[in-house]
Amino acid sequence: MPRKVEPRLLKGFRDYLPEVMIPRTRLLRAIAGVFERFGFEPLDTPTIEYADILLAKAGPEQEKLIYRFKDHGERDVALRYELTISLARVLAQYSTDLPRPFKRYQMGPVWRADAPGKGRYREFWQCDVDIVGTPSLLADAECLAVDHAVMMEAQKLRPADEPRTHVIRFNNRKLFRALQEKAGITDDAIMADVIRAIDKLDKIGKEGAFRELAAHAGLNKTNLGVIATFLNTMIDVSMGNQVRLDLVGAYLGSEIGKLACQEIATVLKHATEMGVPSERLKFDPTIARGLDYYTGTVFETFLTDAMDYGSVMSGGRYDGLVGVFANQDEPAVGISVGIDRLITVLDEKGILKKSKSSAQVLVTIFDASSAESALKLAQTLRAAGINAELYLDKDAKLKKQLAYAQRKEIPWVVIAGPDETARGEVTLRDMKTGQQQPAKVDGLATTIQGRV
RNA sequence: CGGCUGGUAGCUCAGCUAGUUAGAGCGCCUGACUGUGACUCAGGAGGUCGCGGGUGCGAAUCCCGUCCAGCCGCCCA
Repeated sequence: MPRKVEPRLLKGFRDYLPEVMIPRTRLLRAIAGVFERFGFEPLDTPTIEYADILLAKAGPEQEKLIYRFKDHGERDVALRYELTISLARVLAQYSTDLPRPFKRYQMGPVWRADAPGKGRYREFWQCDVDIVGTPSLLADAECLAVDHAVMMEAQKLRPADEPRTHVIRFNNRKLFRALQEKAGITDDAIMADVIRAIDKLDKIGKEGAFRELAAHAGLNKTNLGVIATFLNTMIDVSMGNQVRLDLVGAYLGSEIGKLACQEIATVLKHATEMGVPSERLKFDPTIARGLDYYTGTVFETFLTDAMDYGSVMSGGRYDGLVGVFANQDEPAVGISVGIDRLITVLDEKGILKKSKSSAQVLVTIFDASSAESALKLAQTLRAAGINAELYLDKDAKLKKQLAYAQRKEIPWVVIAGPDETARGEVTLRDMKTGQQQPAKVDGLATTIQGRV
């Protein structure tokens, strides 16, 4: 006998047991439903692609995080580490076959050979929506509208006395170009460091951000002064959007600064017209988003009663995507839902609908002689669209079957012994309360449908 | 990659100044209950004490190594 293989998991990888898979799938389906309501089409692409494709826009830092290997044909391949690079490939490859703007959503696993930590895995899911091929700010606004709709859907189960609570903080990267101009920073790499420090403001606080900036070798007193003034005056979130926008516009002054403010105002206006309540939208000049491929609108979404969990959904406008694979570049704007974090937060807040079973009803088998009618009963229920599980043992005691239903948290149980059968009835047991009542076999499906 | 803490039953852990057959609670299975889960009672199954080596008459317990997990730092969204 060979030694038993030790069952175990690779570091950073997870099993999704039914208990976590059921709420997860439901949430994913609900989110996909929102995307489709806005006219986004599903897209899927391979999880493994040629390494040069997946590496096309990756920096050296990201390259290290990519699972890369040779396949049996000595081809240099890699596991995708995000979804947008494949979107870019698809757009270049089927360019003329796809309408513009091209609106797609994609949900699936990606892999990063990163050091796993709290809430960080080497295999995790991304849910992306992107609009490619239009520079219209309506697209930016629609992203905010989709964002809001997803948050409403995700928080559906909040109790009535607890209003759904989230806020979308948004900004425009052009603002930082204006800030760079005003501060007289000529080196883009240094400005990138500045943006990263500002982006961390939430995490490390104003003092921490200042300390980081002051310690930066490439920044002089004048640079720092402008940045400090900017942060000090703009950081007050209690002001209304318009007030802060006016302040920022007046301070930055320049052409690019004006353009940034104009864009922000336009996106804000359209998003409101699309039905996003204005109190959900907060113009926040400190939102920057880490990576520097963003060129315009950027935003991050938080649950206001779980701010410390960080953003559960974020996105922005970016260019230079399709250009990697095609001659002509295309403007794009998109959102990414942090599905794992979102689930964690919803669970924490007790508003994640949990379940251990797909079945709504367990059909028990009273004894061997009544098995056949139980089989038929289950069939009838299924034909009516009810998830009906049949207990798969003719000789199991009722006690055992009920214990099974309890363990799987199946809400209803159908019992049909000789007594019921003689009357053309079944007993319908509510597993939550233990109450049971007779129900006619004819029309049982409708009876159950009325309950579940 | 660096630092810290920890790995004992399915789960949470006790035992760790070395001393005969390794414990508890919860969970699981069976029965009391030949038509009914959750409560109660009785019984039962389940453990290479992470792995390897060392020191002892003797190691879950001490020493070394190693792997794994968690937290912090670094890096990264």
